[in-house]
Amino acid sequence: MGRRKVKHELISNEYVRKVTFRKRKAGLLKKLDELVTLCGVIACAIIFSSYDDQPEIWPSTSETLYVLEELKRLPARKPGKYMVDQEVFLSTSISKLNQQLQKQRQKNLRLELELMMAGCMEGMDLHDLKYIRNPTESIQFLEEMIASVTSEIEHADN
Amino acid sequence: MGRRKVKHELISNEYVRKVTFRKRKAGLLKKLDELVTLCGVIACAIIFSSYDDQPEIWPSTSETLYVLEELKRLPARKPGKYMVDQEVFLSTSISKLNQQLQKQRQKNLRLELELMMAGCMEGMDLHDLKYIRNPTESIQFLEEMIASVTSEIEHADN
DNA sequence: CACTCTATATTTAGTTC
DNA sequence: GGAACTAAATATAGAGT
Repeated sequence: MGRRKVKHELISNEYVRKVTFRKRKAGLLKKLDELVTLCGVIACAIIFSSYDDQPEIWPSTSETLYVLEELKRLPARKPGKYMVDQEVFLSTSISKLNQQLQKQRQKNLRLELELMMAGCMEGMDLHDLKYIRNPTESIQFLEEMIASVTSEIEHADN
Repeated sequence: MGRRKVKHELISNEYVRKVTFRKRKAGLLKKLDELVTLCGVIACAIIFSSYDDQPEIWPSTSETLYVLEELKRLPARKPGKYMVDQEVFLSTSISKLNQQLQKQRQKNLRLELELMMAGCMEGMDLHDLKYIRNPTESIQFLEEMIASVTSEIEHADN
């Protein structure tokens, strides 16, 4: 038999669901690769499932870092609005802020870890904790940040 | 004429590229939606392009939060390995950790914001900062976290 | 441009090995 | 349980409006 229509709902049969997941995940990542190549955009996807023992992260870390380096290389800096002296000062302040941020991230990381461990001890499923809890919060965080920055910028412009 | 094959390379014609981007982005997000629904997994995608004035983040914040709530509702808790007393204690400890984590995140957010503002003052392009700097770092951060957790878990098992 | 409209390329559900 | 097969469903390139 050929292909049948499929309802937009959770596939009840566990094996079928697993097979479908593998097929469609591959298809999706291929499409993402095409989008990025054909249109020259930057994109990533993260898929957390109990079928893979690692979350699927696309593109790979190394590719992601490479892209980041490429972007840094063309910084599109505007002719500075401030004096050189002030620029130098701000550079220093930026580097200090960066260091602080790194420390904060470390703290954050440790806390997330602790929290996860505590959850495990309570009898929660480690697999689920590891692969399900983080992604949504991460996106949420990203969105919060973008919203924050946007509103700050709007405020600063007026 | 019907559909033609397309080379796996950047589309040279700018207009064609833009149209292709819009079509394929929509297709990709639909596929992602299907994958998530049919297979009951958690996934997200972020697409940064010069065609959209906002990065495309899927799913939306509200949907993401909804999904998170759904997951909390079916915690798939295993028959506890520990006594009830201990469980209660751990619950409290978890809630405290959660509170700490929230505070850390706030601090982190403020720092990221400050850093970005400083970058802007130095004459860097705001648009680039806002839409390009964060995603990769966010992914990197996520990967670091996963790596950390994984190694901690491996260590704990032995 | 931004839509809609097909003809064809591509994906994939169900089946078979 | 996974890999290959195949027919149907779907996505979409290019044309038309």
